[in-house]
Amino acid sequence: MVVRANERYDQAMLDLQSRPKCSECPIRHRAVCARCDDDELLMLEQIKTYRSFKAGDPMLWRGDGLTYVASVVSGVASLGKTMEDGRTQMVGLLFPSDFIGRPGRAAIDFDVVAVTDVTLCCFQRKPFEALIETTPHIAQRLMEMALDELDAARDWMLLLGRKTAREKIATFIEMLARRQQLANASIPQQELVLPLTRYEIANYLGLTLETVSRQLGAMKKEGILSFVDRRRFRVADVEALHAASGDDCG
Amino acid sequence: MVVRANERYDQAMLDLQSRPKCSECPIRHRAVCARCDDDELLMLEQIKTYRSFKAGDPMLWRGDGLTYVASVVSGVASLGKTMEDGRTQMVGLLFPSDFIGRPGRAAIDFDVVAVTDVTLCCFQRKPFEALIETTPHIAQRLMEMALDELDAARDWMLLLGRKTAREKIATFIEMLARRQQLANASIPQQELVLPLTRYEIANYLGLTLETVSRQLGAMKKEGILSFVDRRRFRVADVEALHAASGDDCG
DNA sequence: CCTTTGATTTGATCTGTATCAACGCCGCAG
DNA sequence: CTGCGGCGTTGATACAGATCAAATCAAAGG
Repeated sequence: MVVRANERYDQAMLDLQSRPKCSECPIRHRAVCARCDDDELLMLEQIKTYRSFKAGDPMLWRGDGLTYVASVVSGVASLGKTMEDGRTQMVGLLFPSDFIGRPGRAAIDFDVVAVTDVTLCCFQRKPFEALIETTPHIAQRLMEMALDELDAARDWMLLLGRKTAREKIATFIEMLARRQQLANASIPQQELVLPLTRYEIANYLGLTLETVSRQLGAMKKEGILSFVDRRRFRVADVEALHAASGDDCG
Repeated sequence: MVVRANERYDQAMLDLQSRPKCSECPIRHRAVCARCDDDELLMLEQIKTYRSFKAGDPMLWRGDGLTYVASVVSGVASLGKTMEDGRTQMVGLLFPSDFIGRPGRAAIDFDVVAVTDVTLCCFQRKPFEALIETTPHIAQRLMEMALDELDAARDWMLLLGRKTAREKIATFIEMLARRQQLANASIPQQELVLPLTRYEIANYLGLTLETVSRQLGAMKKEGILSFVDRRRFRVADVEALHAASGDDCG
């Protein structure tokens, strides 16, 4: 699953020490701890543990008791729902800094799966909930993140309910670019990576993998995207991509 | 818009007094104030005002500055998104006790429209936000409601992305029954009301009004639903309805 | 009672995407 | 090098639901 040797090495290091300093954490200023001051960070450091998963590993199953909540430190995870007959729909993608779990609830109503290799910063649920009570900075940030996710979910409802296959793909690529530029320093015209297989993209967009393949092919032929290989590509025509997304403004 | 004379009368009374007692409020135990004790309720009472809208009235437009946040006391409101070319998708339905607005944000990213006649219990945004800081009961309840909405949004993503027209309709009816039985005392086999037109239902389910009409017609013919008139109906076969929804378990 | 108007139903087509079916590419194990 | 298995592409066909077009119904006003 597209992981280079040095990344594997970093991974191993993280696992070994298992509890790196919060102050040096790459998601320090975007995660649930974003608003914490140094004292509060120390409290969090007491109850955190790093945990890592390989690409494809299931992380949590629907209905599981949640013993911990967590922030994604690196990698990408998916939230998915499955119907009895096997149809599935991805209902969210988690990038670094995103949060897993719900204070006050012991279970979740979807499956969480590692899409790439993933490292989590886990907090035991009970102590974390106690910390929320006494630390408004965490509670506030959590609320803010929940509301952001709600906005994102609603944008996705518009996509799923009304957009054409082409618009879905274009919107997806734009979202991906936004998230990946957030993670790295924002280099324009940067090379982007599809962390998902065609099947997973289809699953996220409410399409089939064949349709995804055809639409990506079409955009390549039109010169909107240029592929280095099947996973790595560049947005050659930002304007055209945006026009194809069906979204207004900018 | 299907409102009987006595309801209009109640409405007028509410408008006149404009600030009824919280302790007698029909949504007292389900709304954002659910966990408040008597003292906290008094604080809320200070900053609240009732406000009513007629069916079809726009309540808030996308990007509007929010001067207030509110609970729905009676009636049904919709959250909708619109694309440049006019395609629209409903991204939420608000029933009594549901909350409008986001503490910490001055704007919302969708339109809110009264579907039936609606009465809101409005709080000025600034004082309400101040109250949140000092009243954990409100902040906690708000968080809980946001997370519930997030769960509902994700269920709807599965519906929009993967369910057939028939499954969508069945799921919608089940949801409606659940919400309406919550509001009134739970009388089984109760007569239910479609608060939405065929067009609005279609808009909510990512379908067209013709498809909605055909599917409702089919379920009537199959004896799953029996209609009194175009808006009022009864679920004649709860089992069959559930089987048609595509959802698992009991 | 008649007219108007908007909501709903019903019917006839059209089309975007799913579905079914092969085939190609590429990394990996033997 | 070779065969194998997982992805990805490409083509042919089918179909659910959209679209276009009337016809029907029902409440509201004159």
